[in-house]
Amino acid sequence: MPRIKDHEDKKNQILEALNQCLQEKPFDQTSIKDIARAADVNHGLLHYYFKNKEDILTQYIKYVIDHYKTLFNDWLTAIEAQNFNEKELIEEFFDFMNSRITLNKKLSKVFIEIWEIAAYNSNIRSILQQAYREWIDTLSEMLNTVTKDPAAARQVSAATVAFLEGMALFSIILTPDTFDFNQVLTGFQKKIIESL
Amino acid sequence: MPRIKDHEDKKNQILEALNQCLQEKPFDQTSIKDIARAADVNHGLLHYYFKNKEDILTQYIKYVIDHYKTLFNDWLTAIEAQNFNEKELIEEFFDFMNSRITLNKKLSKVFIEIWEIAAYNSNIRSILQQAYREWIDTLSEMLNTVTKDPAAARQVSAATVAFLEGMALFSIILTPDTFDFNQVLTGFQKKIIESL
Amino acid sequence: MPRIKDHEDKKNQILEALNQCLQEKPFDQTSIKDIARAADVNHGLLHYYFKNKEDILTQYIKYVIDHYKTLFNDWLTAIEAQNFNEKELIEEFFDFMNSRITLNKKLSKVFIEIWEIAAYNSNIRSILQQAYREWIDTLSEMLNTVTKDPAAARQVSAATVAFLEGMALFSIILTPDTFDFNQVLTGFQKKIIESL
Amino acid sequence: MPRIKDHEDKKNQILEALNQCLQEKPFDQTSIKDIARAADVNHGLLHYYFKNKEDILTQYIKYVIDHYKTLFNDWLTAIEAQNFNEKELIEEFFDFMNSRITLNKKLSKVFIEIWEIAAYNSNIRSILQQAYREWIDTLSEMLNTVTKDPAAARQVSAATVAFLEGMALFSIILTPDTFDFNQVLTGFQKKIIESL
DNA sequence: CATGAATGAGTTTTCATTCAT
DNA sequence: GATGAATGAAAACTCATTCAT
Repeated sequence: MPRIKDHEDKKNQILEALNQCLQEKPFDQTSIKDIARAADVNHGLLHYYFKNKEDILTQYIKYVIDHYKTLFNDWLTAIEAQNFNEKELIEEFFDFMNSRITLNKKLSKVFIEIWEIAAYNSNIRSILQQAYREWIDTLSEMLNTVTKDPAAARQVSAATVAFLEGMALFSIILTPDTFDFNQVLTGFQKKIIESL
Repeated sequence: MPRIKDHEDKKNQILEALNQCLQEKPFDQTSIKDIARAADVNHGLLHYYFKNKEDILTQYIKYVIDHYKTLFNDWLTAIEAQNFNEKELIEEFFDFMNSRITLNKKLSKVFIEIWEIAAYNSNIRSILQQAYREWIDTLSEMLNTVTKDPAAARQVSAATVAFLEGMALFSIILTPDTFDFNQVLTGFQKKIIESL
Repeated sequence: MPRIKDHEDKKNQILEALNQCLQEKPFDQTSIKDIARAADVNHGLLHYYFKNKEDILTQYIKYVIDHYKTLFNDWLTAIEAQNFNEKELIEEFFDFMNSRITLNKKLSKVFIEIWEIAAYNSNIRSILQQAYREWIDTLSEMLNTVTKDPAAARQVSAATVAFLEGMALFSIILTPDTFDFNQVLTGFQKKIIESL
Repeated sequence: MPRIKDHEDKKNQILEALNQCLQEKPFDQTSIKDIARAADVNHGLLHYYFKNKEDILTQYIKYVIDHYKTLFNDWLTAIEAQNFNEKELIEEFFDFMNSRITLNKKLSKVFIEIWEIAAYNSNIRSILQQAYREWIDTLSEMLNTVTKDPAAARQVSAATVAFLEGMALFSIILTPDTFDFNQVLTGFQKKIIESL
């Protein structure tokens, strides 16, 4: 058992190293030696733990998505313990999203990279699709608690997630003086809640 | 005189070739020979017309943005000739955006690539920033004609553009069965107009 | 006739341009476009006036050697008009050599380049050999006027010319603080004259 | 431990290969593949052992100079064991120089190349300057043992080294029929010794 | 498991040369 | 004569991958 754990630890160490690298350079400009250096392991080892460079990428993307799914589920468990009503829950959800996901600049940068990879690579795209579907579904269910129209809830969910991703993009591409990211996020979310 | 025109024509021919290539592969995986092949010119010529590979990219991005700015201005001129009231104008604007920009899949794919490049390259980022600023400003001015609060109009503009970019992303990443892109676009835009 | 003169003028203009370029970069790192730019002519023209890049080099080296041969002959004509005795003549010769040839830094730099080219290119080597032979012969004849041993005179000539070339090299490679080039030149030449 | 030695051995193998190549072509015309072929290693390896082509050159020049410094020191140790008087020592020194350095044609050819590189490259020039300074200093000290005037000794040293370098040049550029290199060397050196 | 030397395909770039206008 | 577009060979360099130790 510890063997497998060590093995997984080392792999995660390498995936974390890639995560670090992606703050500096896009994946295509990141060499295996770059990743090995960041992980402080010999570059030859990367070929022991991963089939090839693309395999590192695929596992990395799964790792990132899993990580944030876990983060979300942990938050959900914690939040459900508290006695929020439906509306408050949605507000809490947006708060969590804004602070931990959308305005998390390191994460947003990585996601812009993942979008691009997914746009050209159907395997990655499938993984990402699944994540977005789950995300939209989750939000949809929450909105359903405060509205009567499931179809409308789903559409608003999709639109809201699109909006959040657009904001994540802007947080990386635009300078803070263009507009106040936080204000636009919360202001618009308030309108969305009201419109339901 | 024709010399200069020929020169520009050839450059545009090469930039169009890159545009084509970017439907298949990201820029980093597109070789200069790939572009030359698509443009049906000798690869050495690319170094005659452009300083280096990055120069092709920079000029390409300027070219794409310029192209769509021209497209927009042409539409604006045409639309102003017709006697729309303010509200109708905004609706027409959204129609144009949806059909020509956001749901133009070739364009969206290219823009996902440009986002990624901009995330890592500050020169490209500056160019893109300027384009987004102008876009948000333009929409802001239109919204100002139907509302009394310029600050609110600007925030809604920013949010709307973020939403459109998120939808462009989804049109590439998600499969059409996830939700109806067009319906979500128009439905949400209707809400935005109502909320003003 | 003027045609031919124009033609020669243009060629010389190009050769002078190469001379300029060689102050910056060795010949192998100087492109035809570099030379064309320095000569302020279109690069295609260089292929009209010269067979190829090596032809420019060959003609350039002939041109440089001819130029300094002319310079020397002009000096000789001028000096012979004055009534110097044999010993004074030799001193005058050394003065001329030191100031116009050996310590002419632009020339020395070019000559280091020519040596290197000659070391690998037998055509150029032949041209250079001939020049050195003539130079040694000329000095030999002068020394013969003050000594009785022609064989010894020839050997001292050869050694002297070798010494001058070594000093030309040092004037480019060494910094002035290493030793006083001029003092070493004149001091050693005095010894040579005395030793005859 | 053997690892480091192997590594150095391989590097030296490559530097020796360059040494061989420089007998045929100047450095600028020698490709990395040429060097790899001569070293009988894969060309990619050269980029493993050296940062780039210039790095090979720099290390090569240091290697050559070091090699001949070692050669000289070994000779010095050997010669000091024998009981020569000061004058004999200087004669032995000239003998060593003539046979092992100045009239070593492979070495002289390489040095003409190094001169040229140094003329245009200040890094290389610094390395070469240092070597010439040491050489002149060494000779100067030897001459000081048989003369009373240190300043004069230093000037004669500088002149002598210049003369030797000029003779090295001539041994490559001129044909043996021009004059007897060995005779001129020894004859002139005899005069130098007498003149002290 | 770990290391680092070795391989070779592929990439960008430079440039002499040609040639139509 | 002059121009500048076009060609293609060759260069330096990168890097994923393999593999012996």
